[in-house]
Amino acid sequence: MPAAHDVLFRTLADPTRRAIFERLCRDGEQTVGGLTSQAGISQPAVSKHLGVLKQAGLVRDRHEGRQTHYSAQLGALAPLIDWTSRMAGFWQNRFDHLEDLLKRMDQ
Amino acid sequence: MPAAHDVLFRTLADPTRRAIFERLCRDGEQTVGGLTSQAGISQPAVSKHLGVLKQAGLVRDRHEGRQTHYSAQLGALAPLIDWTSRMAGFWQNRFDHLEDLLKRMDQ
DNA sequence: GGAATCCATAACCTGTTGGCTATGGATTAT
DNA sequence: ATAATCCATAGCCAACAGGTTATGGATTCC
Repeated sequence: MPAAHDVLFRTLADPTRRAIFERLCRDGEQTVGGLTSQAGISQPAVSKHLGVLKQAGLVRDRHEGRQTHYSAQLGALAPLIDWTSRMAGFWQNRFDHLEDLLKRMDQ
Repeated sequence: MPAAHDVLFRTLADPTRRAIFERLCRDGEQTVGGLTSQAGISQPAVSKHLGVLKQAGLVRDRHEGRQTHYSAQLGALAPLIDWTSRMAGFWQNRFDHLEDLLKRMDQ
């Protein structure tokens, strides 16, 4: 299984799909029809994107009669934040080691 | 021109490319040959990935004789952090509005 | 000078992906 | 009951992306 941040990066790489997720974050729960009306693509395309987003854990769906309501799951972004922090951490580590080296050279 | 975070997401979506960037973050400056030896793909493929990373501003190159040294530019991740914060902000906003609504209903 | 090394670019191939239309199941409206 | 609406799935296609080999320019080594 791929790492969690891998799935997130791949899922959010597509602009259309990211736009759908952004809309759910901004405006809250939406039906498929509501999302389709502003997405500029066909309803099946929107459904497919929603499927990918759901698979990544970025959205949740709730069935109500014949419509399906989707909402953003913001917590799913955590692995992305972790990854970024980890990269920054590596940076910091290398900086610390450099400082140590300089300090030892200074003696 | 696409937004900065768009380029970052697309660039970091590929696992191989992200692995190269991670290595540069972890181990600091590396030559193309050094990166190739651990990447599991051909040298031209590595060069192409480095080109994409450079275009995205994620790496910097420094020529020295016949070798090219690449290093991570961690600051380039800022738009990604901003985007994440913005999503969290939307979430918070909607929560605040809900609180307002409940407060008004309470009167 | 000639050979070898390092890297970038070009040309090509293949798998993946994001879009479409068509269709059908489930629900609601008439 | 029939028609209409909402959505998901299937099947198809064109574009793109990531890999390869081939090649050549620049530099260093002998």
